[in-house]
Amino acid sequence: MARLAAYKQHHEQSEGACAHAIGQSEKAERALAQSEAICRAHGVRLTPIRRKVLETLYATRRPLGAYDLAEALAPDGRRLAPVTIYRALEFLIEQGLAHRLASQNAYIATFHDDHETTAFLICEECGDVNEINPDALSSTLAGLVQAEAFRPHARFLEITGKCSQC
Amino acid sequence: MARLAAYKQHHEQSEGACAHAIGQSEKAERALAQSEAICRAHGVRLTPIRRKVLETLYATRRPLGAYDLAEALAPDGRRLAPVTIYRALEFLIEQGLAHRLASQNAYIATFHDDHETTAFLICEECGDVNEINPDALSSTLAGLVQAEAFRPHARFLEITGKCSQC
DNA sequence: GGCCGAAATGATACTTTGTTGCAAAAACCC
DNA sequence: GGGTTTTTGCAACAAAGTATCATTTCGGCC
Repeated sequence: MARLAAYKQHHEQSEGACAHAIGQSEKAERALAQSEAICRAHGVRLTPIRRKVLETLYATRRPLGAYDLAEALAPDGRRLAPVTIYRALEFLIEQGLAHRLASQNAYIATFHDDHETTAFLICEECGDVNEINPDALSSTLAGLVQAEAFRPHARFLEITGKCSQC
Repeated sequence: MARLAAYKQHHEQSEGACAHAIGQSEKAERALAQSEAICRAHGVRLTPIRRKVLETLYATRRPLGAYDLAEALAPDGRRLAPVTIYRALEFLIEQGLAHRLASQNAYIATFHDDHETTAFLICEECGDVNEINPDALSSTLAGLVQAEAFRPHARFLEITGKCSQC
């Protein structure tokens, strides 16, 4: 897909001199440590494969397709089978550590600010994704969902548009 | 996919005695007439294929995959090529007559209440989709989007959960 | 009516994304 | 250490979506 190619291109361009990458890597490390804690608390195992997938997602800070992940995890030798990636992703999503961006057919690690509702602002130009947890959105959703007698399960909203940079 | 099989099964079950189908068909016809008006206004053509796809979506009142549509449009003879369906869907989406439910890899006709923000409440059990246009959501989104300096393009929210029936 | 360019459809092959089923290996429990 | 559960490997497959080019249809124009 052109989308993924664009992601990579952008990623390579910004690799050397990405201003906000500084400070983001610490953030990713904190989130990773927190992820481990969550797994311990849930009594589940963050195995090497799962951890590596999660690390890659945090390091990229950008939605990655399952096949992109497979490639990223095998820079040298042979790559993991798709099903292995999908199983790792399934696990991460179950534990709330990652999320599938359906509109992009891609996956992204979540920063677990423990709010009820999370929205992803997806820039259509640069592909950047911003995770926000506005309380206003939580209450609005809660209200309208009550009005419709609907019990929401996944409270993730994907909003595509143009980010402040573009 | 199991999802599509489930859709069909549910559809067949409720075909005979679907309570809310009465009244819904008129609604669909109104929406169809309105769609024609929109196309005329836009100076674009609602060709037979496009119209049939739209009709099927309205009649089903449920997200349909592109391949489901291909099958539905060829009960007798040979079915349309995938690309034909996708082109029709692309057209309908461009004109705002249909929407792609990314989380379902499926497509659904929209009832054009001309609000800014549309949310789809997707029941994970029965597959029913309810389209709502709450003003509260519009303003909430507008606010937070302003706070993030983000210009949203597509204002469609997909919320999965459990509907009042299930 | 007949012609021409643009829009729409057909046909074919292909890519990307995700799944199924079963076997091997590793981790956990006692 | 033995048995069970969980995780990973492997191979084939299914589903969703796209690219390319040829053919037909539509709309305007003379």
